[in-house]
Amino acid sequence: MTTQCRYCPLLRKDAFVRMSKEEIEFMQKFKAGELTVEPGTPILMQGSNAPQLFTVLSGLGIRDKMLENGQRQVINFVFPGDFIGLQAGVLGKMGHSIEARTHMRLCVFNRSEFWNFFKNHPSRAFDITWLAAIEEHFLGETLATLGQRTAVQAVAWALVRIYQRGETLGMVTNNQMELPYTQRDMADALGLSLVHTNKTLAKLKERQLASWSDRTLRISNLHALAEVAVTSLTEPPKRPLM
Amino acid sequence: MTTQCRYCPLLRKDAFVRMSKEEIEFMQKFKAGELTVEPGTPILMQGSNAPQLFTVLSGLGIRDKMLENGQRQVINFVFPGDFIGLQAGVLGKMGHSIEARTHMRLCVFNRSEFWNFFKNHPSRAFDITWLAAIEEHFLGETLATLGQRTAVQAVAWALVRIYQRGETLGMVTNNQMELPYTQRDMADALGLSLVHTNKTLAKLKERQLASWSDRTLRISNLHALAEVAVTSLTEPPKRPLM
DNA sequence: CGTCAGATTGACGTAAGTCAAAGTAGGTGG
DNA sequence: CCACCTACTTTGACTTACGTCAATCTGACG
Repeated sequence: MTTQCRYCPLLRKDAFVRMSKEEIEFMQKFKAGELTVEPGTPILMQGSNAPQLFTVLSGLGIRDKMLENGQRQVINFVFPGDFIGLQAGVLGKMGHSIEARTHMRLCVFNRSEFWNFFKNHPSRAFDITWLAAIEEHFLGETLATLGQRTAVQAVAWALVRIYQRGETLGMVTNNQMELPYTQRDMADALGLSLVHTNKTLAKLKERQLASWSDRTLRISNLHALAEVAVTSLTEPPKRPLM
Repeated sequence: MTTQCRYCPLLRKDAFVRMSKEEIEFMQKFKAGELTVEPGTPILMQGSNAPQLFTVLSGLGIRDKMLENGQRQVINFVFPGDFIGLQAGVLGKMGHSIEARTHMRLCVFNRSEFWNFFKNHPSRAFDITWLAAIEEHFLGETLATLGQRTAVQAVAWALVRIYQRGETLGMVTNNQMELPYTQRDMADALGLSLVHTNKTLAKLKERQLASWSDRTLRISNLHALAEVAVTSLTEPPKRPLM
């Protein structure tokens, strides 16, 4: 029923650090099962103390946070290979929610066994910290985007990062990839209004930099787009896979 | 010369989880020394691969990031007990810089021994992850601030968080604490212009919510300020101390 | 065919940015 | 001890990027 870790489709993706046979077997011991969810399903809820941690096997989701006045901030977009639930796993409480945007398959780990990672396999523990550091790094960049980039720069930046992420996961064919989010999601991610986000996307399309419609993102000149985004195009570093 | 860990002044602060004797002794083994710096000194540089990690023993600093066009984003303010350099320690590269704003004393750990944390003391490894998760949580809140809060709300939010942090560290006396940052720092932290930040602070003072001048922050009605900030006043959870 | 979620467009409003000048205070050298 | 920096804060006048409102359009779906 459940895929054996050694056959995990993610193992072969560029995005990830290779895993040793021994590591794969170790992970297998912790795999409690698989979870399959449909678009729109909440996976983890802000404020909850989830008993489980997940690695996204396939599909896309979104991580967001509600303010007390109902405003919504999208923290980031969740892609295959993302390890989710760490906050609840460590702090006992999620600071945000995670919801599926497409059909998703998740690898399930029990939090009760989380401690064993640290106890029995220090290098895997290190990898968890590694993931946390990557996340922190990315959030820092996002902060700089919301704080310092103009709308055009911000949208360009987001598209570049998403596209790069897609590339390392083999989701890009012919300069295009599926991107099943709404403009509202993007607006809430960048702290822009829906209308302005729409107009900004139109501008990028007009300038022949990127087009995003019908759930598909098309980027012909990544370099030029990155220029607009005030970013340099460095290859995203490989990340550990849990 | 160098303080023994068991006499570390931070051990007794409310902010932190109590450490066992055994843990303290373990940390002592890794303490490579102390670093003392004057205001304005850069401690870690964006893009660098620092050979050391630090725990802030005393003093305040700032964590910021430069865009390629020279814009500056302040990621957060660094307080005693903060563990800095994790990004370089794990990713081999800092995504931001850290600079002293007052005289600071730092506890120094060598990165070469970092791995031993994980290997020899899993619960300390877990604590590092814990810290990373707290950081991630906080950055998520900051994102929501930049993306969703108005200027008044954002400034109020920042002051509340700073004040709370100060409280757990015993830096608050008589509803006031020293806050040696500039309005430019605050502006860059919140993605606002210097002028607008200034005017926003004036508004909060006028409304009798908070005043910040002569390097000192005075808050008479924290509750009301939190109201304005659209946050609830929950006690910040205790954090591990490295 | 009606409904609904999402995308698009135009007119208009405003929070926040920019510019520019002046005020304040600590620090330094003559 | 004064004159002069320099860094920071404060204020007012003006500009603009982005938000809000409201209508229309599109396509999927039952």
